[in-house]
Amino acid sequence: MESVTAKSRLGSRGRPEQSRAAILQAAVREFAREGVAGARTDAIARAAKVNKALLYYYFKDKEALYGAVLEQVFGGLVEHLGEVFSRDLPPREKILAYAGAHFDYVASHPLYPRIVQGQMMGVGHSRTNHLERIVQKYFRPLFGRIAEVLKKGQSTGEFRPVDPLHFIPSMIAVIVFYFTNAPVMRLMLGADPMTPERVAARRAAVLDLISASLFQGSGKSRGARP
Amino acid sequence: MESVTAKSRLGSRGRPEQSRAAILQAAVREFAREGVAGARTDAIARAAKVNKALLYYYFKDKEALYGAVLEQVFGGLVEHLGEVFSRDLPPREKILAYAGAHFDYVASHPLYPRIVQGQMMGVGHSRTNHLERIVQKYFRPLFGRIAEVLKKGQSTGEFRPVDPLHFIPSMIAVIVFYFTNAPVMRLMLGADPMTPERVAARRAAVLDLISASLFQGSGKSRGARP
DNA sequence: ATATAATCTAACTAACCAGTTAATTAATAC
DNA sequence: GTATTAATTAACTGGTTAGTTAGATTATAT
Repeated sequence: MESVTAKSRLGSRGRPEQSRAAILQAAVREFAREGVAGARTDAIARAAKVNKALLYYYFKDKEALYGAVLEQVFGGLVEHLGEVFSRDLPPREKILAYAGAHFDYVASHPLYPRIVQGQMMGVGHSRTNHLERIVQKYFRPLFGRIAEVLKKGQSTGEFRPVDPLHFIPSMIAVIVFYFTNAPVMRLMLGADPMTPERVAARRAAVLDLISASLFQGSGKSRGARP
Repeated sequence: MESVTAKSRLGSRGRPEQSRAAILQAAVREFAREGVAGARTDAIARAAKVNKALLYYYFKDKEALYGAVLEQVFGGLVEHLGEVFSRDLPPREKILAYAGAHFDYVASHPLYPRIVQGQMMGVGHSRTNHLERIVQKYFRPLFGRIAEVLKKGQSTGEFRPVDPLHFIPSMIAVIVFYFTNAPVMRLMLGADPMTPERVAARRAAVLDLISASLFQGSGKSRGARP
């Protein structure tokens, strides 16, 4: 019978979870930069300072590695957002808190929205249906919680009667667009769009747009002169 | 001395511009579906019912073919939108006419936004700088014209004092999002998001959001009950 | 008719790239 | 200290894929 030490870490050399993490991080970069099809496993291994065979030791294949990257990205997002929804806030503040938190998450992980967008577009519609899994596991619950807040705000009459099925995607679009399209923004601005000042300006513009398009007494909030 | 018939179509077999067009169309499909890196030249040739070598007869390489696809997509868009801006309309109507036209263009060419998005994200940041060309040639002028309308509407006080640099990208984000993310929308809806009814509903939601977020007396327009 | 040039193709090639193999190193158990 | 097993690697393999070559076909001009 096996003398199981429960957390068998027998014969381990180096730092296993450290290697795994390095691979994952390198994979995030490579997938974000090059897309699923464009990503090169050799490049990931090189960036992670690890032999390529090690990728296949920790992950079944490129597709599975991509799946792990998606889990990290979406898992991180919903974890970050979960806190917001657990707070007890009136609808107006809750929507703005959600939008702000979503914005802050993508702003502090600039590579993520590119991965998300690639997946959402369903590029390369792989056999392994990541998309369906992601939608079920992460999107539906998130969607449901936002919809709840919208319903509540509408029942009190403080929100305009927008259709959540359209308003939620629109919000996400506005939140995320600046980052997925950072290369274009760079060219349009003729400067780095990711400086704290510019990101802050974008954040204000996003929250202003959401406020104006959702709240009934629209003369309020930001930017508009009294 | 050459007996130049000016439009030399000497020795031409088959239908040359027909072949070229078939290749381009097939390339649009393939690039939209698979992305730049994922697109297979063999697949394009097969879909165009043409020998692969013909791709390289008409286009220098895969990259140049991609460039031609981009020209078709963006050229078509600005041509379609040009008409709107030449019309003499008051700011409110002009913004809505623009947004509606942009929406209708992407709705009637569902593959295009995927190509646009891929390019905007700068995936595979190719040596040939398509992105810079596209921004200069198509985006800046379009941007300028929309900004003009915004300025005008703001001067009369009928528009909220939004920053065009942020408001325009936000508009585009909302217009395009539904189509770039059609695979997700399909899963969220549990049904085909591209039926005329659903597209019309999305269109109304988009125009409503733009109206509410831009127009001062926001109680107006669509969706809101009187 | 025949030369000329435009259009098109079958078959090939060289590079690339995901995934494998077989062996090596080292931490732990005994 | 040595057997065992986890962690890691150098080198290889085979299928794929962008791009080429050398020629075939045909419309037109003369």
